[in-house]
This record gives sequence, C-alpha cells and structure tokens, in this order.
Amino acid sequence: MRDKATSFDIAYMAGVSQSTVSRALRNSPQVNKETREKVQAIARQLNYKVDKNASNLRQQRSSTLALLLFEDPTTDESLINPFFLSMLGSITRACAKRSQDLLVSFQQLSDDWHADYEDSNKADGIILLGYGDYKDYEEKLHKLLAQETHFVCWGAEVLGHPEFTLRSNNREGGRLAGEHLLATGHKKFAFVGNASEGSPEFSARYLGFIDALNKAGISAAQVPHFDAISTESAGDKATEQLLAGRHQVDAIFCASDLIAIGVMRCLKRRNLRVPEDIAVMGFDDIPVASFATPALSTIQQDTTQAGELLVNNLLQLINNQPITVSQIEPKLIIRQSCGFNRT
Amino acid sequence: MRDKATSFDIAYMAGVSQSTVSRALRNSPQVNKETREKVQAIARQLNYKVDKNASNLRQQRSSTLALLLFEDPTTDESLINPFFLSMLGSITRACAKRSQDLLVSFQQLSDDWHADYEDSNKADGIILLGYGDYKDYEEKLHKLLAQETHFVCWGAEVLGHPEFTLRSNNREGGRLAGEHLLATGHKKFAFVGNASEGSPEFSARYLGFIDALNKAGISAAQVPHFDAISTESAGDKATEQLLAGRHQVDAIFCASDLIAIGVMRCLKRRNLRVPEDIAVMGFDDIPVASFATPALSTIQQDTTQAGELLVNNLLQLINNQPITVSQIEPKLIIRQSCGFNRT
DNA sequence: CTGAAAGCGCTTACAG
DNA sequence: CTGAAAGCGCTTACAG
Repeated sequence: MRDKATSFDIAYMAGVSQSTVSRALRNSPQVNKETREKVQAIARQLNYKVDKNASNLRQQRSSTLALLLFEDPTTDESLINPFFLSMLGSITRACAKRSQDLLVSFQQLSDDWHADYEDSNKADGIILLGYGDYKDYEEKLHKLLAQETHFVCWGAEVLGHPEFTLRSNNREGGRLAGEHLLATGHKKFAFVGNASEGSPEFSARYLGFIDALNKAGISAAQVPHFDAISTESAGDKATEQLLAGRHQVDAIFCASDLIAIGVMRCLKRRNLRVPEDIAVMGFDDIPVASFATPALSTIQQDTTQAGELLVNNLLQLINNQPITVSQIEPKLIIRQSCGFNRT
Repeated sequence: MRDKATSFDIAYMAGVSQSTVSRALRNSPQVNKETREKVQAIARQLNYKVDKNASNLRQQRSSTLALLLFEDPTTDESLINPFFLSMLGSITRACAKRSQDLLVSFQQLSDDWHADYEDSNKADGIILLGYGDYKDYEEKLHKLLAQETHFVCWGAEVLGHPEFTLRSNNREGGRLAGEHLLATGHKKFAFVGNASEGSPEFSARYLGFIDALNKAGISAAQVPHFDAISTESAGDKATEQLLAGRHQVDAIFCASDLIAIGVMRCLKRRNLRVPEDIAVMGFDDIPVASFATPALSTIQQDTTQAGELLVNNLLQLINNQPITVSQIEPKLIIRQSCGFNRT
C-alpha cells in the first residue's frame, strides 16, 4: 500500500514546523521566500497533495459545486435531453476555470431529492437543471430556500428570487422564430409544446411567437396549439393529432428541437415534405439539429455563456456577493427546414 | 446564517454521548434499538446530515469516484462525443446505485492531468473515458500505475493490466458489421477510421470487418482504408478522398457513428444515395444514429452495462477485491442505411 | 517570519 | 449496550 505524505513529513524534511509548511503551500506572503521555495520543492518531490477532507473540514467549505440534473420520469430514461448534456459540458468547463470541483447527480423529479449536498458539506452550493413540470418541484425549491441552501437554477423561476434563475430570453426567442417563419413566406401556423403554467419556458416561447404573428395581423386564436413534453415521441404524436384535425398548416414552431425532430419524423412518414409542404422550426440548437434532414432551423441558446453565468452566480451567492438578474440572448440559426426568405 | 447541527447537538438532545449518536446513525447493531430510534428521530427532526469531510477524514476514504473525460484537442470543442455523454449518464446512475458521489472533469489530452483526485483524497478512484490517440496517454496511465492510483478505463489497454480496461468486443462488432453489409448484397467495401496502433478500438473493428470479408473471399488488400478521427468532419473529408480516388465502392463501414454521419453528409452533397448507391454502417449507436436520414444501421455498445461494470470494477479495485476481465457484447442494429437482407 | 496549540466533526478502539 | 478519549490532516489565531 502506498503511504501518502502529510504536511508533517514535509515539515520534518524541510526542518521547519508543520504550520510553516501549510503557510508555504498556500503561498502565504508572510513566509520567507527561501523557506517557501524549499517547502514547495519538497512537496513536489514527494508528490504531496493537500488532503481535501482535512482542508475542507478545517475551512468549513468544500470548493465543490453540485449539479443536479433532474429528468421527467415520463421521459425515455436512456435518452437524456441533449441540451442539458451540452449545459453539463459548459458547466464543467466553467467550474474548472474557477477551480471548483463538480459533483454530478441525475435525479428523477419524483425522487426524494438528495439535495443534502450542502448540508453534508460535500458542496458549497447546487446548480439545478431540468425540464419537467415546474409545479412539481416548486415545493422542493422552497424547501431549499428555507434551508438557506445556496442554489441557482436554469429556467424555472423561484418566486420572490428572480436572481436565482438564469434562462434565455425565451419570449424574444419565440419572436425570432415567428419572424423567420413569416419572412420565409408562411401563412398558417401551429405551435407544438406544453404552454401551460407548468412550463414557463415553453409558455414564453409561445407568447413571443404570438407576438410576432400579431404584428402580421394573425391572432392567437388562428394558431392551433398541441401539447407535447420535450421528447421526440411527444412531437411525433402531437403531429398525428394536428394532421388528424385537418388543420390548414404550412409552418410549425416547436418548443424544443427534440419535439421538432419528432414532428419531422411524423411528417416524413405521412409523406409531407419539409419545408415545401410544411416548415418546421425548433428551439435549443442541440447537435442533432444540424444533422437532421433537412437541417433544422432553430433558436440557439448559448450554453457556454449559460454555464459560466450559472457557475459565477452561484459562487457570488456562496460568497454573499450580490448577483444581477440576467438573461441569455437567443439567436436565430437558419438552416433548411423553413425554406428561404422571400423578403 | 444557518447553523448546522452536529452530532453533539443531537447527543445533548437525546441525553446520550456523542459516540452513541454516531453509532446509532450508522445503524450499528450494538446500540439499543430504542436509543437508536430516538437518536434517528432527533436527527431527522433537525435535518441533520453527517459532515462528509469529517467522516471521510476520519475513515480515510471518500465514497466518491472521479470521472475524467478527456478529449482530443483536435476535436471541435463544443461538441463532446455523444457516446461518452451517454456513458456519463450511465456512470452517474451506476454511482448512485452504489452510493458513490461522482466528480466530473473534462480534460484536454494535452493537459497536465488533474489526476490528483486520489492523492488529495477527493476520490477513492478514477474512471477514464476518451477517444484520442492511445499513445498520447499511455505514459500518463503508467504514471497513475506507479502512484498506485485506483483507476479503470474505457477502451485503451493498460499494458500488463488488462483487468483495468473495459471495452466492447470490438472485433466481434466489426465482424457483425461486415456480415450485415455482405448479407445486404454489397460487394465493394471501404473502411473509414484510424486503424493504426494509436487507435486500438478502431483497429479491432477494422480487423473484425476484414475477418467477415475474408470468409466471403475478399482480401484486406481489396478494401481501401481512409483515416479519420471520430468526428463528423473527419468522416466527410475522408469520403471526399475516397470519391476523388474513384474507387469502386458500394459499402462503407465507419469506425464510429460520428464518422458515419459525416460520410453520409458528404455522399448527399455529392448526390450519391444511401443505401441505393452506397451503404453506410456506423458503430456506437449514439442518439443521432436513429435521427439521421436514412436512419443509420450500426453496432450498438451497451452503455448502461458498460457504466455499471466500470463502476463495479473500480469499487472492487478500491476494496482490494479481484476483478475479472470482461467485455461488452456488441449488437447489430439494423435500420435503413444498408438496405435490406437479400439472403 | 516562525512555532506551539487549538479545533473543524466525525469514527472507533478501549474500557467498563 | 454506552461513554471518554484519541486522532484523521489540515488552517489559523495567538504569541513571540
């Protein structure tokens, strides 16, 4: 078995006290330069690493953030939403930049959350990520609040604490989608995605979409709306309904790319061409969007920026610093699924 | 500020010693049932959680595993290989099952690895994941070995320690691919993917592919081979080369799905139909595979099983238990990109 | 600039 | 079955 060196070993070898070793290793300015260099050289040589548990215990903080990715239990378990995976990537990188470790955990929305990360001092704060019905976890959010846990979350609003939430300007995103569909010459629109109270992000996208249509003289009443959670199969099923209803539709705005993929699959099965017969617009810009045929036009959410803001805001919270409410600005990505501008 | 309860607070409230509290909370059989229940009730009531840092420090282990996802620096940074993302998901779940926390970190292959997770007692062991050139990190693997770090890795073999590696039976997978391409009536084959020493997994897939072709009387010399790392753009470029060389090819076996997606994109751009003109076969079965048009036939690697084995093996290693060399059995997934069986 | 000492919150041998 | 005590490896006020 290997025996790890401790600060006492180094102290012995350097001929100084253990306190001095600790100070030297933390680059304390009050330790003599030569002493510091000697100590650091020995530490390197012994491949010494500060014991995190001891250090954390003593300092009462962990330099670790926890990421809770929760999934809607109705979702196909094997397929984690690619959008969150991409967020995970950027959060990881953002943590590395700020020298934080990242504890990752997937949770079912229905689970009794293991949100005890902070209580057990494993993490200094928590990042919450996940679609799913907002109402389902509102209660849990408030429990976190009551426990004074430091947390930050994507999408869902925490009543009374807008600063804890980061999200895209979804309404603006919906507007961009609507404008593009209009600019590409479409006339009869539909929306696919849950736009109820339980899905604040989807609702905002819907509202923005309607904003754009209104400007063109189209009212919300003229836009059929089909519910779908953010999965491919939900998009597929919603499209079956739409088609069965014999609506006159030449453009569908989907609340997420995953839904859009499902919509396109259904359309293809029913021998409808995209974009010639029906245009399809997504939201998120997940990797599949560009691989789809035709490539999916969509509204991009900048996950790199989102990850960094999430991490930075959480760190501010932990350090009792103020944070400002901010939003990610969505961006229109034009590919092939909506045809070309006719303006 | 909230003040966290300690085991002393509980001891005081329960009228017992702190040692008894500790024992009761860990369900020690030697503590009186009533005492135990009383203590646990109070702990629940105070929302008490054992301080992980203190507990780990005392026990000299962390119940935490670290996952190092390293990427080839040449790869597009924003697009993490979906196959590894899916592994990440299953590893997370496997960790949860075994009550382990998971620390996640992305590393560039070129970085000075932050593989000091175990040295600093943050994790009891490390899981290594990543494509990229094997030779580049062989040295690093041996450093881990020298430090007696507990680790397990996907794909790449650790010389002298086959038990540390888990991977698919890649050769068998290649064989399945070859057989399917043969069964669907194809005659002129090509392979796209690095099959050099630096890519042991891709090489094995190539070899298995050739095994199958040999049985049908086709020699390796008749199969043109184009290098590509595991990205879409590499697959696209390799296909341009293939087409420029005017090879007579009616089927391409790609070392990964990402490569296959790139190959199909190039084929489409060059107005070649899949599978009518050229069949395309992938490897991995990442989510995009089923979304592609035509849907990609591929060799599936069972990531759920892989994740569990990786975690279980690592835990065995940590506990000084023996582990057996095992392989994931690949599975042929027939979709549309190779046409239909003609046998 | 450096050292001796206290203490973070647990777990566990030891004694009873 | 329970308690008093030691100790895991650090960091940091305190004293010099």
